[in-house]
Amino acid sequence: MSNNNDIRSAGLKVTHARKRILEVLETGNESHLSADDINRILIKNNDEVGVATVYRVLNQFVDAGICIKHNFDSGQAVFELTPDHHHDHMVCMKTGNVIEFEDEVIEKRQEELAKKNGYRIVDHSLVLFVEPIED
Amino acid sequence: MSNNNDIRSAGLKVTHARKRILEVLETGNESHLSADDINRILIKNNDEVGVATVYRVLNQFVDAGICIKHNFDSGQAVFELTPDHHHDHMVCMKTGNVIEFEDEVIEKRQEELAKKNGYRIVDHSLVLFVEPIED
DNA sequence: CTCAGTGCAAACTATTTGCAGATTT
DNA sequence: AAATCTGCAAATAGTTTGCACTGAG
Repeated sequence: MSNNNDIRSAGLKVTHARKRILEVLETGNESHLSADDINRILIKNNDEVGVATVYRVLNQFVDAGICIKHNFDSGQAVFELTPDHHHDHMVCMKTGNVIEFEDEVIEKRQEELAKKNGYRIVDHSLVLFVEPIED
Repeated sequence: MSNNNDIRSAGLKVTHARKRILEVLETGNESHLSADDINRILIKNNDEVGVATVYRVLNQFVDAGICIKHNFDSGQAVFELTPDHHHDHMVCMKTGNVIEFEDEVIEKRQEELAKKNGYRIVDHSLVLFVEPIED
């Protein structure tokens, strides 16, 4: 029931819709889901709550820090549970596969570059669009 | 008249709309413009061509490699002339200011990470969302 | 019981497309 | 003249919002 605590401690009521959406985020094999993906999964599970609610809840989750939102590229935003440690993404253009990675060197370098310009990093987004080497 | 050649060599006819849009991209003090920004500027210049045309032409320019499109963040995509050498972006959350930067170390690191995973980088996007240090 | 949450449908924003008339080559 | 291009308005995709009803605390 750790889920429910996450929801509760965000000052949100523990409702059916929120529990189910959080479950989908926790359970899926694919950890980067669009609002529509989530809606579709809920329908398949006979737990439909409507797109409006999915969007509303996801945004509340983002505000609460429960999940984060990525605007990788084309069209839809995707959401993932806030990871324990930060990571970046590689998106395969062939398969759509998303690979997570982290790299100390890049992270540190970014901080330095921001500071050099008089800024502090609030957030950042690094996405590599890649293709399998053999093509 | 190098503009016109850019357009022509992309296999596109050199039309009023295309010339004006290319001019705006070349001239503006702000080099990262949304379709709407461009439309607004064209209206101000009494060169309105309509949003549909702006979008269509921008997409053709992107396909032709004349400009590139960024999905920085919220809402609208922004376009800039294809730069001579690649660079990444820092977006100030306070002022909306866009700072360009480049860093060899990060670039090299990205290649290595992709290769390590069996991929080749087709493209990448690195955006730092920053705030001025004093707040 | 009260206030937050839901779900529908309608609204909105960014972008694309069909089509008839205008332009470029 | 032929083929491409334009610009309007209508269509589409993704997301948000108003509102009357429902459900959590």
